[in-house]
Amino acid sequence: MATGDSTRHATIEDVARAAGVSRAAVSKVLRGAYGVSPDMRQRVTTAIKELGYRPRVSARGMRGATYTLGIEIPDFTNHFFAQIIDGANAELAGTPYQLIIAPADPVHPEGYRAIEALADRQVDGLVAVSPMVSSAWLEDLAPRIPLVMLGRHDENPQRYDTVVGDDDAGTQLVLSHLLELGHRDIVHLTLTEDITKCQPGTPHEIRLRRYQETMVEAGLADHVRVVRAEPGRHEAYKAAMALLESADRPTAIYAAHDETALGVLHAVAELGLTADDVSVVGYDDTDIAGHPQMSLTSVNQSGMEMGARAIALLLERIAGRTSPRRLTIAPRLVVRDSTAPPRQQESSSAHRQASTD
Amino acid sequence: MATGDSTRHATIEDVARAAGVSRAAVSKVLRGAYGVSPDMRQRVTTAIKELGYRPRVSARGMRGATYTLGIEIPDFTNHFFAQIIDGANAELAGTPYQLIIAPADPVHPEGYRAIEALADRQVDGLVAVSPMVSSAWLEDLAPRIPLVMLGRHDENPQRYDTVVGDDDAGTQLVLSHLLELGHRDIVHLTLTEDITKCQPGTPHEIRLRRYQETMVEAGLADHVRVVRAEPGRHEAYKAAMALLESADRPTAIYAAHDETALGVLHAVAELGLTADDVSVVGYDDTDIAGHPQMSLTSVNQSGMEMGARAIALLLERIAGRTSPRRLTIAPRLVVRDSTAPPRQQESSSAHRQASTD
DNA sequence: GCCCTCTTGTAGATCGGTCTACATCAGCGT
DNA sequence: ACGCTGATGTAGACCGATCTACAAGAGGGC
Repeated sequence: MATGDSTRHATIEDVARAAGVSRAAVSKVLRGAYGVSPDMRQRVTTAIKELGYRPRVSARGMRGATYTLGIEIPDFTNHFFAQIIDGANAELAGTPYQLIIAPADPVHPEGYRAIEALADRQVDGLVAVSPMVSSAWLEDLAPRIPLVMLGRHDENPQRYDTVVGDDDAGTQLVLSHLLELGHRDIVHLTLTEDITKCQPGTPHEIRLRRYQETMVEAGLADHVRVVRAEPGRHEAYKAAMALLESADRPTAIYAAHDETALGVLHAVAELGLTADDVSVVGYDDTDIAGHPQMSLTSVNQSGMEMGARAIALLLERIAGRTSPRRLTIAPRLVVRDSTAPPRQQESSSAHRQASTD
Repeated sequence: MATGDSTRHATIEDVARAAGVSRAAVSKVLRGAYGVSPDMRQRVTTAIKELGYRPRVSARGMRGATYTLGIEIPDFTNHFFAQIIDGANAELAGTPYQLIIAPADPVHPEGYRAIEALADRQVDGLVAVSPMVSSAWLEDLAPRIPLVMLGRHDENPQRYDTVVGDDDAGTQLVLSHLLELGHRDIVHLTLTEDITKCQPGTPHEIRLRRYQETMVEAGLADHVRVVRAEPGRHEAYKAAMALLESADRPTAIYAAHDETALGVLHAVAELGLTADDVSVVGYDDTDIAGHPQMSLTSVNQSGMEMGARAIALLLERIAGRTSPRRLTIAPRLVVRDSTAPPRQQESSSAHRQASTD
């Protein structure tokens, strides 16, 4: 029946025959190579259009480039990563490159498998967001394929580039804000240890360390309090519920990122609490954070820009650069309604001044 | 210098030499083909591990399968699509297939380019969410590559499968709910015409038509009111602002999908209105809709399930099925706080009966 | 007229796998 | 002893591009 064998994919051979030239000639036209007369180009172009010919990337990949760049992303439900892809994709508009994205295996979320999958597919360059893979492994991979890593604070990567947010400065902004508001009982809600500790210098680990240091510097060493939760909004919600219903409820929670912060806000809302009871700060300034019904104070580090910059670096590498580069995106605290001065809780008489802003 | 030439990628030839067998033998082991003695398998496996050999997908693709499935997605910032990918990826866990995702070109969002890009890369199967490409074009593509389309209500696709939500029933649920609450001034906020009209039977077009029909059936023909906005939350917000500040503000807005609904809620909140002033309903039941601070009434059609089902159909096709199949996901209305009975309007030039049932 | 260069096009090797066809060999029934 | 069968392994064509090396012809300077 309709096996479609008649519609078999045209090859470069078919085009050559139709145009009355050699395969090599067609290849030249395709690649815009030197040594093509206007006449021949015309004939070949016509034949290509007539046959609906499209070169197969697999065949190209055997010798030349695939004109494909890959991005490995650990989690699609996190909007921050979606922004990164958006930025990358926008940067690629107008170039001959096509972006493909490989999601990390849900069973092995470290990212090795997805990165290898992209490398196996001969992408011309690779961007990855994988805090958990070892830098030695990356150094080993990099000579075979141009590589840009996002969010890795590796000491001195020799063969790959990095684009990072300044998690140190971002955390500083968060804590300055909370301390200025008058908070002392500030909890840091971060992710489970195996995620922050697998490799040194993950964004979450830096945020954690900086939180601890800043608290100590502010003379609040005895107020340092770290709570850990599995990834995901729901896990954050559960952890926050436990925290907020405990005897010594903190007045502020610095969440590892917006995903976590949204879980915290969920708990806050469900318990009928407000920002006057507990302030919440996130990280990433996901678009939903700016929604007036959410109004989450958060650190913006522009995922769009990170994605775009990563692609720019990658294109440089593909063009020949070999010296490693690091780009740091400056963070910016966006203050919204989820943070407020702590309620006066010492004396019962004093009510805090109604300070609306 | 460290050109990394020493770390050159090992080929099947290298493995064969190291194991003292032929290339064909190694290939057999790789594919788990028939005719391999335990002894040879052992030697080959050892050599593979020793050399860190990984087969190149490009080379495989020249003759055999690439073990790659592709998904084309128009927009990453929409969480519903992220859920689809998540579902697809989960379904693929444990199979030898790797999922890769191609985002639509921001300049040409119809999806032709991204779909072609995946086809060019010899994926073994393809899932796409492209309401705007022509079905004739898909029929032409399908014989060359197993194809499953999401959200297409095409009449009788011959060579590809479809997975759809029942947009008709979903819209029915929405309007029944609003009408039962006592609403009559129900506006439908949908997308610009070129998106809903490019191909007949897009989800948004069906939702629109069903809205119109149901209003007429309910005797509210003169209350039919359709507003259109460009895609994106911000455009929806602007349209909603104009609508809510107009003289005859509706009591309810049925938004084309959650992305739009969030823009509406933004406007509602910014104007200091509540669900008592204007009810809002979305579509997709994006995870943020369930957040207590958003609490958006929405139609759930489980993106996770759609993604998973699409992959399941695709695997069937790859296994040999050629008869087309259609799967319909039943929608489910999730009622939350964004909908409420309309406020009793005391006196207006428009005199209508307060029909509280 | 001769050599030299530049342009245009082609032949054929090559990339790294898969797959078909076939050779080899052991065991086995008659 | 003799084919027959089934298991195991190999040789070599093949997939569809790119890329190198080279041939043919056109013009140009002396």
